[in-house]
Amino acid sequence: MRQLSDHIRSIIAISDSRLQLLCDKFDKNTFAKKEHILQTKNNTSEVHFILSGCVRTYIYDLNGVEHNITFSIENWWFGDLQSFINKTLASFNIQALEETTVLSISRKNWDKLLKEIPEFVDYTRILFRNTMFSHENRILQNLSYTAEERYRHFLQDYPNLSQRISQKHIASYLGITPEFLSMLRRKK
Amino acid sequence: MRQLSDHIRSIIAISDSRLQLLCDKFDKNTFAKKEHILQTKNNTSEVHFILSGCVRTYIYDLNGVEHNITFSIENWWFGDLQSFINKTLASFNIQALEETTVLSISRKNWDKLLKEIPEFVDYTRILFRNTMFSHENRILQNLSYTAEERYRHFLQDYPNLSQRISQKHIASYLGITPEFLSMLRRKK
DNA sequence: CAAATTTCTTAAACTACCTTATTTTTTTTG
DNA sequence: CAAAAAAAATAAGGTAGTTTAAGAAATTTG
Repeated sequence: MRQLSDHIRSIIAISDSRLQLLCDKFDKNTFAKKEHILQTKNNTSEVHFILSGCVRTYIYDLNGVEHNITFSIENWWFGDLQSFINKTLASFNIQALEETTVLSISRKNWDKLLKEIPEFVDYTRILFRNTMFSHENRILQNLSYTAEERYRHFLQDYPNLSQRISQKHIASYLGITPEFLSMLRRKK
Repeated sequence: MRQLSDHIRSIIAISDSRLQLLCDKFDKNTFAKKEHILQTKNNTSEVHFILSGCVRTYIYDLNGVEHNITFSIENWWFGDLQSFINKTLASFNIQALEETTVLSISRKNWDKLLKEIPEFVDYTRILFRNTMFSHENRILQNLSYTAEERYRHFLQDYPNLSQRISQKHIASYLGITPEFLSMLRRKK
């Protein structure tokens, strides 16, 4: 639980005892490489905090083509928040790209924490806000950069990610074909 | 203030007296067509709720090209939230596309409301969450749809907006040139 | 309401990125 | 560690979207 505690305290102040109460609501789970953690049209009963490993969140478009929306690694949260919060069926798929160990929290416990621990309300509010801002920036980048520029930014912004994730998946995240990414890489 | 009250009550429950307290913190302002409400590198001291009119939020990319990020109309909030919340300099420009009347709230009053009125905390939390979800969906659409599909979706999702806003601005929002949008429109 | 300005349209040449197909390299699995 | 499977590279031909430029239509302004 140390990793989660540290992450929470990097964002808000909270006493040891309340932090303990908070952490007690999480369960440790491990997913094998390639295992699906969530698939569309299922209920999203949990969200997860990664202790180790890496997952991708993706959708299928109308032509059945996969598109990676985000990658998540150590000390990041992931889950279909939209469906978790609104109690709707999942619209995302989530798959482990490596063996991945997480701390999971159920919606029941999530709601309990929101009621019982005001610091958790602050914590999640700030998390969501930051997510909103990073989404905003991604929209910006998609509007104003070419594929090549987006790739260079990706390398700069996530140098460790680009080592761990296959080009196929990076291409999908950038919105281009693996073949075109391969060509960009050769150029330089 | 009726419009703002209605909007707040469509999202959370709040007593008449506290709603009154809340609304008292806003000031009415009017901006002329083409007037800039915010420009990059200024301080974002306020965010706004639109009573009437329409604004666009945009950036310049590295080549000096404008890109529209969002349009906002009646009963929507707008502002550079990122800079408002984090007290950093604005990274967005905001311009009125029509004569626009708004209710504005200063950061000082915003912070006061967060402290004094718990319902306001809930209200803004839900607003931010919804913004996050709609950003998520926009990223999705940019990844999986062609320009033509994005245009059709725009027409469907915002039928009244497409009447009020010039094609030039719509093209910029969709991430294409006005010439190409014009060509798409001719096709059907 | 005429002149000036901005927006929209059209069209041809061009480029970024896609498709398809084949080969090579890397990773996974029994 | 060999066989099978998946990922990456290469290349040719195709298409979605851009650029440039010029004229037509609409809007703004004096």
